[in-house]
Amino acid sequence: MDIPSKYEPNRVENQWYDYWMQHGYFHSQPDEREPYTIVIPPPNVTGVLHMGHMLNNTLQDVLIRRARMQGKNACWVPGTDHASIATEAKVVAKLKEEGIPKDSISREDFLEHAWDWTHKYGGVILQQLKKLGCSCDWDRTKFTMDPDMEASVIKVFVELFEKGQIYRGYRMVNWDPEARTTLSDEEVIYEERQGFLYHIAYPVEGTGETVTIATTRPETLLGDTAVCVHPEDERYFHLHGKKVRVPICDRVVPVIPDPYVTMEFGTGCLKITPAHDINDYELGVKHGLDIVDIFNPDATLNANGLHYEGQDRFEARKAIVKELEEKGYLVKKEPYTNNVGTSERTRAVIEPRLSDQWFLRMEDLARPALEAVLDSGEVQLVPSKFDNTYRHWMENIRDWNISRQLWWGQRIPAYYYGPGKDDFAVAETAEAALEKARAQSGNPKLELTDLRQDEDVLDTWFSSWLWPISVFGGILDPDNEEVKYYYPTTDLVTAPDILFFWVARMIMAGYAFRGERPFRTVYLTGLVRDAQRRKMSKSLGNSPDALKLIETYGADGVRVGLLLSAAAGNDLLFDEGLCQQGKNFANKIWNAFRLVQGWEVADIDQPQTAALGIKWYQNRLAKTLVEIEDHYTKYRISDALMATYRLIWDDFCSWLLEIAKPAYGSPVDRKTYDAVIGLFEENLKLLHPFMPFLTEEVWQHIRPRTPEQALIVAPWPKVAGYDAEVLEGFDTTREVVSGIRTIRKDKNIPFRDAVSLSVRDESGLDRQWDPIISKLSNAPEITYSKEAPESALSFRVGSNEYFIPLAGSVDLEAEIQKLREELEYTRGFLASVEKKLSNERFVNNAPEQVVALERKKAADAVSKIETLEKSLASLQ
RNA sequence: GGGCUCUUAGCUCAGUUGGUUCAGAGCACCUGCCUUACAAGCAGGGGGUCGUUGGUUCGAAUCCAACAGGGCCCA
Repeated sequence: MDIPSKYEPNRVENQWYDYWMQHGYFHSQPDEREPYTIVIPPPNVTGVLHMGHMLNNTLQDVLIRRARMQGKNACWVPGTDHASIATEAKVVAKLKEEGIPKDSISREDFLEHAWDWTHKYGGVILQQLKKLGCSCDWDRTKFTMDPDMEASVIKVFVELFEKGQIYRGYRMVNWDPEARTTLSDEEVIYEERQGFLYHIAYPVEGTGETVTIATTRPETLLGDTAVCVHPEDERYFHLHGKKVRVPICDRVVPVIPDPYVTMEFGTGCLKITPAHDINDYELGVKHGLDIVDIFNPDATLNANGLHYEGQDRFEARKAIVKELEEKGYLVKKEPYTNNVGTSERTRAVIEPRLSDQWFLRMEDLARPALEAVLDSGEVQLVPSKFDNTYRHWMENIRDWNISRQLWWGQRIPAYYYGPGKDDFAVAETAEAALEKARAQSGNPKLELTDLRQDEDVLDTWFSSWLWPISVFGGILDPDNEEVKYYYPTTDLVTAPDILFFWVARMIMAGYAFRGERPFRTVYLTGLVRDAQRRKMSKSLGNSPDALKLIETYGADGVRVGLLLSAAAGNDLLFDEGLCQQGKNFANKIWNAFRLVQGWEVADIDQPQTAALGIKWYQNRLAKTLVEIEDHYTKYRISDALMATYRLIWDDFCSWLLEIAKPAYGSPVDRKTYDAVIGLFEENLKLLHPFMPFLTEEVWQHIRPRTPEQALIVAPWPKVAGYDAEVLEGFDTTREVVSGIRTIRKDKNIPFRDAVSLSVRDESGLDRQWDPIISKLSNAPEITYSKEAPESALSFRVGSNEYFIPLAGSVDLEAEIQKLREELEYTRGFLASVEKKLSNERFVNNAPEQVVALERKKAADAVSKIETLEKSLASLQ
């Protein structure tokens, strides 16, 4: 046999991937079959594969491969998104390294650099997915900045604007001073930071006294336009209607009463800085306060910062505290932990900032999306525990800030023609905007050169929320054949941390632009964590190199390793040992194949053992298939894998192959050989979605196949009935074999020494299984007798007793002890069952089946007790 | 601070509308085996008061309440 004894994944994986690609199995086009569609959650175009992607995409590949084998028209659309902030940050950093500051080059030049970067690093991640075995339809690969995708985004923006759902507003936004852009609420991460609570005295005008406020941000006092106290706070009654002077800038501001203030917190007196705090801003609007903005876009102080102009906010804080101290305004400073918003992308501390931004009204969009998940169930979240999280977010939804002060992305199609804030027209092209502008302004002499396009781009999620529609051209051409066929898609697999960013918004877009759900089921995976439960991240350096893992364990090994502990929605503690387990499993199957492949086949009679073993395994397979189908239906992919794993390793390899194996040096009969090969093939089919490479390799080794006969398109096994009696008979057989093995082990009897087995049959055993017992336990003779043999070791299966006579080596006392223990346990068990049965309320209230079951338990226990008593009596 | 969720073997997790000999699986662990597919293997074995305390029920890992301790989301 020239097949190596170890499976070598690296040798075959590329070869089979090429084969699959060559024959176009991954490609889908509309036909009369039922479609099964998945759109990939588009990774960042310049990203690299990490563990989360591997898990996520392995799950998608499992689903898509199974669907393909089920004869559905399986279509998995791959692609990437442009990741506005992340990519722009990378390009800015690269330019900086080359000594080119971003503000020294034009928008056009910058975009050229960004495209260069995208072309250089873009799509690496898609190549990595191929290594993992992902069977995406690569002909359909999409990028959110492709011309048609971009056109879809712009079209949607214009439509929503015309419907009045997009508006421009001067609002407090989350400003990332490092990226110099606004962020949506979802992109802000709150972190506990150790800081100080500063107590600062503000002189009250016209009196000699001061009032003390407490703040964590003393530098913002330069922007203060009021001081606020609780209207019912007796301590401050005398201040109502008074004015105070803000230290350093000497601005005179009013004292306003408002119940917003928490009397117990700090001094009960709050400084109000409408330009730099969302709550202060709202108070400012309510009380008609002035707004004094003290920051530049990079969070250095502007001219309102007086002599601190140009200083960074944190340096200015120190300096201002020092000045306050020197001038006697600082009353005290106490340590204080506060929650600070930071940028998800740059980690910079968010600065609340007032600016003009574009917003999308969410209320109308959210309603159908909420109903789809929580009422009609048209979209199902798996696991359903996410329903509540989803509800909470959707019911408290706020308008979506969709503009970003960046260059990399779709530029907002708003064209300004005049100095006023509302002097703009929104249209898909500049030409169209010009017409509108002429009409709006009443000035027919406007020319293209008079128009200035808005400088901002759209949030990346404003592209991704259209993804399930736009990848099929459904925005630009809503009636095209593709979108009609593939939309709504079937399953979406993604991580729960983008449930709001992306999933919820896709559901909204689905109903808004197609009047239909975008997908049927959302499978939310867990987050991949390391053994210490830390989230895997680049900064921690605790994420293993994906490609190196594949090299070490094989793609199949890694896939199995990831899936083994990946119950939906549960975080997965990644452990390389699991990949090793996957690799071992691959090797196990490989060796099972080597065994069968190495058999010499002859036209001889089929032994009874083999016939029976095969009959059992057929039933076993049928039953397991039912379980597997159930697991898939419930998206319990790791359970489906485990059921397959045990079927193949335990039932097929450890039992069936041992039963069917011919004696050493002897050939196998053709009937057995053909049946075992056939069953092996069924196993490979079930395993293919999990371990595509290994299974295809073995499949093609078994016999030559045409491209139509490749495993990747082989028909998925059909669920069939099974004979429970056969399975029960084998279970008993298995227990008997184990019993004999245990005795052999206890008494150090090697397998090559035959033993004889004597059975006291109390239940009317089906003796057809005896040859299998004989073969697997080297007990050539099985005799039946009502009497226990002299000097024998025994064990019991059900109410039957099995003896292995062993002259001389039997420890009588130990045997008696063992029997007594079993007897005691069984009596106790019987007592508990009888107690139940003698309880009238149980008999009357419990379902008939349950009562019948208890009766059977009692009867079985009684007969077992009889057997045990008889044996004890014969020994004593 | 508000909402949600979880706690079962050394680890990671199953356990369906309360009812099989229900206390499970995989891994890890222990013991014995180089048995002619596989030592990346085979065979056998130990291990849990189901977080705690009460309650409902004929019956609770499962339902309810309180408490203790994790986690997630939001502010």
